Amino acid sequence: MNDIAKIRQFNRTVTHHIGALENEFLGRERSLGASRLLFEIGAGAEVRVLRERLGLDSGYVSRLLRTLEHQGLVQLGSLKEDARVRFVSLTPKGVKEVALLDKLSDRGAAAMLEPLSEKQRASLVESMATVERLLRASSINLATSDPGSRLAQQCLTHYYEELSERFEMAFDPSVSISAAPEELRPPQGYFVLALLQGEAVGCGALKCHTDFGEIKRMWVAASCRGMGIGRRILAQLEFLARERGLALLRLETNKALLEAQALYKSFGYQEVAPFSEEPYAHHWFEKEL
Amino acid sequence: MNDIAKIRQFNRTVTHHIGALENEFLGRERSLGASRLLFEIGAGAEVRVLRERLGLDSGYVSRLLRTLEHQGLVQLGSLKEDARVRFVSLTPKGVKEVALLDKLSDRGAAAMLEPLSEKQRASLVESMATVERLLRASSINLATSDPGSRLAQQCLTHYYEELSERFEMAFDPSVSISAAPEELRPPQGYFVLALLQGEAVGCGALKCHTDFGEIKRMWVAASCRGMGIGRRILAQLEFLARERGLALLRLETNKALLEAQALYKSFGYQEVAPFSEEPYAHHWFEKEL
DNA sequence: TCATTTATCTGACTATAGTCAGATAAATTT
DNA sequence: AAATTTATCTGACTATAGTCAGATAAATGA
Repeated sequence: MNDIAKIRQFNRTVTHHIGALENEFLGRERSLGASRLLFEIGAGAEVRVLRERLGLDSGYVSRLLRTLEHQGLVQLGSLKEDARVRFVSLTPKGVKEVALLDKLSDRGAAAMLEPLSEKQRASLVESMATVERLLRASSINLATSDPGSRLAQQCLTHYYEELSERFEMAFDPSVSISAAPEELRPPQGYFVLALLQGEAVGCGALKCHTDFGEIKRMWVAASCRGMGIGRRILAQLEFLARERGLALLRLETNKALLEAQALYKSFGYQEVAPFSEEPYAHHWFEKEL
Repeated sequence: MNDIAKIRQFNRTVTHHIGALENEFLGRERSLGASRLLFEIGAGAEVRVLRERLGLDSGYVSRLLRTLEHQGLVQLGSLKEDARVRFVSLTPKGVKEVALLDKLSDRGAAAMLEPLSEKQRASLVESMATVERLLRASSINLATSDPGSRLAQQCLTHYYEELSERFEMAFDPSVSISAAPEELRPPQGYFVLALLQGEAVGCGALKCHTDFGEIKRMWVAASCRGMGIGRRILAQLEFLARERGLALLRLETNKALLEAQALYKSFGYQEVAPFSEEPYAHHWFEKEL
């Protein structure tokens, strides 16, 4: 059996088993769709985020939420900052209901393990984790995005937060060499987002100068590291740079960002003498295209 | 994250991804249910088998099949041996359609691999195979069955066929020490079946004598070996023997059946001098309960 | 200010995926 | 031969899971 056939076999078996479990343990009173939505609300969420995450029609979500509201499980309100955006949160009754669903769902998962031996269980859980990570990785796609878009801004916020955490001092983008939205928008530059089911989980930017390009804002969400996303983003930025006819790429990085340095080295970047006054940089790299 | 949480995370991710793929690549013209049914027919099948395999309502299958018939994809007939049983097979047009679905499904599976690196692909396929095997194993359940039932007879037929293949000579149950249905039915004995989604994938029997029990007809389908099914069947037979108050279990086996011997030894059976005239046996085992 | 965009809601549909209670006919048991 | 069982079919439902075309109101941009 070749790989493709194995994957298809996997798909058949797994959907069958999980579907059976879900029907048995959830989907009792409420429809499966409503249960999933209830789960996804968690500590409260914007409706537009839920919609995107579950990939559902706006009208459909609206109706599902109203049903849940009538059952007294959720309450709907609007954001103060933007009254168009609806925000759902669980009522105390809803919290109790989610806890119950959680327990049932736990029982369903436990039923998968129950007939197996200790060794089989460990092997199952480990392989599941691998499959899950890789499926997530395979569903991530890259998109060139406007650096001012909501998703891009979210990414950059996370990026700055993380730099502040990992650097010895707080990170202040205004002190750092600039990479403002207008510099990362064609034709001055490019901003690449990595999207996982509508959520931004990584980014990277290329700032084009006349005779070289600068790689900026490389970031991957902690939950998605080790999936090769950084590699994909960097490859895409290099592709864009080549397309622009740039012959040289430069970047600078902080000593705390070891994974980033490993990535650059594996892509053939050579460490060079400092070529900028970037206050947060300890290492400077170059690569000829 | 504990094992249960990991399993739930897996379930969420995987159903989401596979569902998306199926919708994209199949379910185009035809409903997903009809596509699955079409797939399952393969080289032709009894309707009752399809129904059980897919876990569908009789009326529902009937209607789905009629739709496929109207589309000229399948033809329905009855078995000669039993005119109640309907038999579906694909028309030439149906064969072509299945081939097309196959291709689309292949493309869907390939789309999962496509964004991954070589290493990731190998790891994904391997882990998928493990998960699949173990999920199948975990959904197998044991049932005490009548040795004359259709499923039991199917098992025994496979068992005899396999013995004939693996022994140096053909296996003829009438020459072997008897284990006829009436001897394996309570109170004289027990017949245990391992069921995987309504299909029998293993069996084992206990023949009770006044002062000892005999383990007979231990068999596991080739497709399901290494899942611990033999262990589970043997454990169940030992449980039944203990419940009957039997203090000793005996069994004999052929030298070609190495896995079986390993199983018995791992359960604490000791090889003893021949205690029977079984012509197909080379090894005799005993265990005190 | 006016046009456009965004987020949501509503009403009117449709398709899918069933369920359930008989009816029917062949096979099997008594 | 009559009663029961088995495999299927049919008609009449129901629930789920959407889709799609506007309508509405807030926010944003020109």
